[in-house]
Amino acid sequence: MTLDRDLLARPSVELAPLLLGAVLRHGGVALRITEVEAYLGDGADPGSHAFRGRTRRNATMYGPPGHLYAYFSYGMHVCANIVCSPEGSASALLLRGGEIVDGLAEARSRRTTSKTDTDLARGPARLTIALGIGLDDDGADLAVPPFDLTLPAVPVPAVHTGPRTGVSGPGGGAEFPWRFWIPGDPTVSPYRRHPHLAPPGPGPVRL
DNA sequence: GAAATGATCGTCT
DNA sequence: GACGATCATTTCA
Repeated sequence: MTLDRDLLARPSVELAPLLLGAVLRHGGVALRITEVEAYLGDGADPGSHAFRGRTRRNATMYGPPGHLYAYFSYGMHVCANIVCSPEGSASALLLRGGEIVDGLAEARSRRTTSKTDTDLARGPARLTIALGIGLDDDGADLAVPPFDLTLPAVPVPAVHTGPRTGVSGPGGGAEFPWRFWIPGDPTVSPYRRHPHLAPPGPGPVRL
């Protein structure tokens, strides 16, 4: 099945529910995507890397859709996005969780800290490790080897949405339900309040 | 089970 | 020079 580039050129928020259930192959492992987060550009999304315009790091987000945007974060993690929207417009989908459907042995060997198979790709950084994706893969075309992306023949029957993680309060983009997942799937990462949010109550007063 | 914390470095201000 | 689209471990209940 060839990759439908017209479909991928749609804005991330429209594409997100259609991408759930898609299978991404790389490094001898096949992953069925169960959870994504949508990010926009052009100053519309304060939580996006592209909020302040084009920089060296986010250049891939402005490129053609169907490519991989990989970035380094927290000094030790790599996160993978699928670039969407037409070239010149920054928009991407962060892969947050998935189910390993092939190459289980490979995935296990890369993720030795996982105790169960559902933990192999539950979380953005875990997912990239399980697939063997690194910063070197930034900008790669997902339709050509060593990558392969297969969209689902029929959309998943149900999709749940909610607020994104890692995005701060009102005006910061948290009010938009731009996190999409397949309800009930064990490989969806647990919702966690972001630690950088202000603690409840008046809090300690420092002199 | 839930919450707090250290690790660690590329990127932007 | 500060921070971040996180993870694994430790600590407390």
